Amino acid sequence: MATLMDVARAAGVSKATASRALQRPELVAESTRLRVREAAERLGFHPNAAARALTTGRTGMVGLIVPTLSNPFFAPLVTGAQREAEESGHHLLIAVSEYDDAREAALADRLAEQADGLIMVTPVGTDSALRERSQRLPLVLVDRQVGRLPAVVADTATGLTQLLDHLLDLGHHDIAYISGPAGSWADQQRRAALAERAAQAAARLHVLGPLPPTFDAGIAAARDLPRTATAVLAYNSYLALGLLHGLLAVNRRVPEDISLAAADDLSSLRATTPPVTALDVPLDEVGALAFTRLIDLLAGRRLTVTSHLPSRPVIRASTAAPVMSGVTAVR
Amino acid sequence: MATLMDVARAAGVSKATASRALQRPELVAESTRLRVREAAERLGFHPNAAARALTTGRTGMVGLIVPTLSNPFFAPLVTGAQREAEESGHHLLIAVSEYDDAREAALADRLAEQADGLIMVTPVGTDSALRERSQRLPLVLVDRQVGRLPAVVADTATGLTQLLDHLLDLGHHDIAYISGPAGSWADQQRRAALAERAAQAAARLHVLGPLPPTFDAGIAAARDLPRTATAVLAYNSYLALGLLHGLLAVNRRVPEDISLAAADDLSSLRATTPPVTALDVPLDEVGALAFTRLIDLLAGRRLTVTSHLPSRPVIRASTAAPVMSGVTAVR
DNA sequence: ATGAAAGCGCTAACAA
DNA sequence: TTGTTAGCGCTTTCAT
Repeated sequence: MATLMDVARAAGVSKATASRALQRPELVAESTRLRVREAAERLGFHPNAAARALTTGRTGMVGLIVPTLSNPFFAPLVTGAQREAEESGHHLLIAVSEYDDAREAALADRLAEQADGLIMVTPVGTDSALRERSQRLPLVLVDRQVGRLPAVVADTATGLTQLLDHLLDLGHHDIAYISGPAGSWADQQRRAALAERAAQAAARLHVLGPLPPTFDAGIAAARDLPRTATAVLAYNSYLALGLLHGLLAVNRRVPEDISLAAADDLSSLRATTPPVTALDVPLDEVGALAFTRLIDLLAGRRLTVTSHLPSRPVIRASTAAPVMSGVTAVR
Repeated sequence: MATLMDVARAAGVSKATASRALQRPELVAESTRLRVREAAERLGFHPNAAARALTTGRTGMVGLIVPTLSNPFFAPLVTGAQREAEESGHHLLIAVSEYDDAREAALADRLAEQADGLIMVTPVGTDSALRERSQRLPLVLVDRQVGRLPAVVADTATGLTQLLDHLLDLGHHDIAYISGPAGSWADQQRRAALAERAAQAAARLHVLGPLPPTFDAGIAAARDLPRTATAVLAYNSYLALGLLHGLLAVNRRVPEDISLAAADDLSSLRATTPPVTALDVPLDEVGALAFTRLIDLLAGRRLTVTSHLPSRPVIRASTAAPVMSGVTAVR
């Protein structure tokens, strides 16, 4: 590997000048700059990252902790962050916490040693741990708000109320919400927003759960649904897929007998029979924004505290007006 | 941040001894070792990764390049590799090539600067580029074989022939294979294995494609299926999901009119109506093994050239015996 | 078993 | 505008 010294020698300048020509070209005469660059090119010079990190105190790496990659929900988040990372010449260190608090803490500690900053998607776990970590290291939270810590959240709570509005417009007034993981920040937000909206509209809202956000839990939930409910909102796509299956198993047709909608929008939701009404969440933007916010933090800027990104209902065939049922039909 | 010097001072020894006590305990007297360790603990000492990388020439990081994260197919691969990485005290640098050759090359170059070695999942792209890269940097290939380069492959070709056998056993003898992306190594393997097996069994095999491995391509493929085929094998789950949908649209019922099976096994395949017969691929093991093989490489060991991991058919309701059709039924 | 000292490759004062 | 010099924190000879 060619070192800076080699380049300097080849260009007939000192190490310092070579370094400047490459990193801070404005500090160097045009002719030398060209000479140095040419030499660097010719020798295939790449600055040694470790050496640079040692002198500057910056590694050029950013850690990203996600709960899982198996839920394709997180893929666009990672991809979005990655895209920004590349553009700003950073590397992304990705770690998977598997929804495990202890693991997450350990990973964060390890990453903190290597990275300039951290992006954490941490739906569960305590606030205080995050507060403390934020003291020691630039930190951006995703889909979670803790005090005034910098955060980027996809506004699925508002999105869900829009989905609720859609159901209300169709004529539903007895609706179930299948809630997500116990202790989930996002779920609490969603539940609260839905409860408020339902109260305003004088509609009945059953809350089931908390439930693990899985296909199987959805199947089980289908059996526990109050018989009066004519529509159901699910915390996420997996629960919705399970519900779709489970409802079929207990002979309730979607949307004839019951309408179904979900909070995030996995691509498979459009491939089901019927396709499921859902909430499109701009996860790639969330990831990208979280990254740029972190860069801002690293640069000492500190703008908005929490950025909200809107989510958007996508109406499909799984939601329809309720059919007049039993008592009502007799009237 | 406490440095090694701080620890040495606190323990009343030299930097060298402190370093040894921490990294090569066997070279140090028990009593000093304890003293140093205690001091390190007390000061919360963490060795500076950059400094260590600078002296040792090792970064402790391994790069992993995958084509995408949006296909949940790759998630277990990443998770498996990650798990091994943690265990051996390495970090994983993940990069997404988005099936783009140029991008992949650029990412690999960048990672090569930071990482001790590279794991590449690179279904398309030229062999020579990989050969060359392998000269410069320890490299393990996943799901692809190039000459004698170290590789870990999930044996989906054999798995698919087992799926084919299953169809033959059911009585099918006119079968379509919907092939995957143009130039895909895995697809070539699968096609060849299927063709050979079909020939042995004197069965008819139609090959459609190459096709992008997407839901939409599956829908389209359903229309182009030869009418004589009583069963169809798909390159992956997305194509299978699309086929399932598309077949319904052209009024062919699964499995009554046509059987359907796919080469990988996304969880959503068990949630469809009917659930789809598929191939369970141990991706997490593939990822983990690729990582340990890379560690072996880094340690100068070089054992088997390519490791094959078996995949396993999972029979579900989408495959059944063909119904006697037209001519045959009349006999 | 321990210490002294060199050096990994780079950047950043400071001088010139 | 350019060069000299001093580290950054660690590991590793080479002595002792």
